[in-house]
Amino acid sequence: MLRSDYPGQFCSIAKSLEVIGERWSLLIVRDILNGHRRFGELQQSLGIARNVLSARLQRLVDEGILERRAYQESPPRHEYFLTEKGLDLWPALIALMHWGDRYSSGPDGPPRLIVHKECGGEVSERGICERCGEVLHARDARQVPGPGWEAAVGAGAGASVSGGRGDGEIS
Amino acid sequence: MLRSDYPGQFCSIAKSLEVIGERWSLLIVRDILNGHRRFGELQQSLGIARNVLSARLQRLVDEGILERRAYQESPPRHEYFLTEKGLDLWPALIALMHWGDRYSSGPDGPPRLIVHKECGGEVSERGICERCGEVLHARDARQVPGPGWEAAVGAGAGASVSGGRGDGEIS
DNA sequence: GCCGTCGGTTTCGTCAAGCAACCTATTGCG
DNA sequence: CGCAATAGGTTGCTTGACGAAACCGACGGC
Repeated sequence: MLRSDYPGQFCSIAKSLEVIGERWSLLIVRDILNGHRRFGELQQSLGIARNVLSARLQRLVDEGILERRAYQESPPRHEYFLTEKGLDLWPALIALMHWGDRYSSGPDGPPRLIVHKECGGEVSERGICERCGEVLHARDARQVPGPGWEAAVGAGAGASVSGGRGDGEIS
Repeated sequence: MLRSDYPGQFCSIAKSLEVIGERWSLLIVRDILNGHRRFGELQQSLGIARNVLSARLQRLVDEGILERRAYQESPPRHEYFLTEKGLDLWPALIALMHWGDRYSSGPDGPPRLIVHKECGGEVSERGICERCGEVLHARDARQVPGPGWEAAVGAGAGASVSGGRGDGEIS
């Protein structure tokens, strides 16, 4: 996006979009949710230009959506974690994912599923476990390959389904 | 946004964002959900450039999110309505709105509330009526001014809270 | 005839997105 | 030591979407 504000708008949707409506922002949040934490991992997974990734990470840190933690000094190296504010984007991501599943996924079904960590039930569009009925949050769920995954892997698309480390562990 | 695709992404979130991640797209959907149906209404409510609005409407129609219906001939005049696909974006919009409410609204509270048409209960972040517990869809809810509304109206921001006609009637 | 309205399309300048190349500091290897 | 690789950026350049404003074509009212 160019300017990131929607002047004259008095609406929380517009406010949200000022922050996370920029191209790539939500995908970065998604990737960090999936366990990617380092610059290089994100860059490779997303296929985003490095300067743009740098700018987006900076913006997301400034907005309090990400936290930047050093994991070593000299040379300084950092990892990016979601704050509570960032984790709270999870319901919106789930809703968008299900919408994409419904209208854009092929005949094989959705490429990825979200399941409740505790009971293994699928998570609905509303972020509710379809097995146990619990209203879930980001930390309660993880991602697994869906029925449409293998078909697309054959076509050579995408990155690994779960993060670089222990699949989708948060924070 | 520049290019509207995220090459190499194999993820329904990315797919969704290719369609509705463009600047203004979700706000147009929101406005139509609120009862704005005509070009001029949308343009005035959003403060968007006319050429951009024209292009976005065209795109949303092409994607099957909006439907363009003539309401008179000579001169041809149209109204834009949400299709089922468009209405299904409602949970995502609700989630984004609540996120914005939580983190961007002032001390007075959210500017707008979503209520269940049938029982008048407030609608939660997950699109569930907090009074009767029903899982709602776009047609089951409408928008009303929230506690933060008057404070901001005093500051002279924004357009009317409900659409030009019978507040937020869908389709 | 003239003005205003509605729903656009065209033109044009600006500024951000995208790409590639470069930079800094450190580690590993011979 | 010299050379390469890795991680995490920064800098410059090109392109193209966005925004503002002008234009347009068909009406309606006066």
